[in-house]
Amino acid sequence: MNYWLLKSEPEVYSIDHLARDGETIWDGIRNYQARNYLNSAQVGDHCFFYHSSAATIGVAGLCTVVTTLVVDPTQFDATSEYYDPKSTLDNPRWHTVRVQFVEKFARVLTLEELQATFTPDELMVVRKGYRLSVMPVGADVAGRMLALVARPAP
DNA sequence: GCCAACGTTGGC
DNA sequence: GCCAACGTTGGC
Repeated sequence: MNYWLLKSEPEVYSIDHLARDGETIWDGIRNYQARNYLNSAQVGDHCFFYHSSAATIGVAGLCTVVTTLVVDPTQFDATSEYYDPKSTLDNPRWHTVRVQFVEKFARVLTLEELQATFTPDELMVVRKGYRLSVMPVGADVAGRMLALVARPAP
C-alpha cells in the first residue's frame, strides 16, 4: 500500500466536504507530474488530505482510494475551469481517482510541525517552493505523521 | 529546440 | 498583496 498527500484549498473543498459526501472524484488535476502520480495509485492507498491556502495549513484528515483511473469529467465540460479542449472522449488526457472519507483528525497536523519534524528529502511538502498538488509519502514518514497527530498539539 | 514572457501555486 | 519557484506557451 502506498501513501499520498493530496492538496486542496478548504474554501473550495475541505475534509468536511468529503466527510459530508463520503466519496468524491479528485477532479481538476492539470499538472502532468501530479497526474502521473495519481495514475499510479492503487485501490486501498491512503491519502493525507492537506489544506492549502488556509487559516490553518496542514493535514486535516485521511481518505482512501476506492477507484483508480477515473476519467476526470470536468475536462469535457466547456463551462468548467478545468475544461481541456484538447481532450477527446476517445482519448481523455486526464484521469484521476475516486477517494473515500476515512477520518478527520482531531486537530490539523500543521505545516509548521511538518517542517519541524521532516527534512525536505523525507517529505516534499516541506520543500520550499514545491507546489505539486499530489505527492507520494513514504511509509515510514506516513507512520510518523500519524503518530504526531495522535499527540496533543505542541 | 530555445527561451522570454506569462500564468499559477501557495506560503508568508 | 507580495513574491519565489516553478510550469506552460508561443515566436523564432
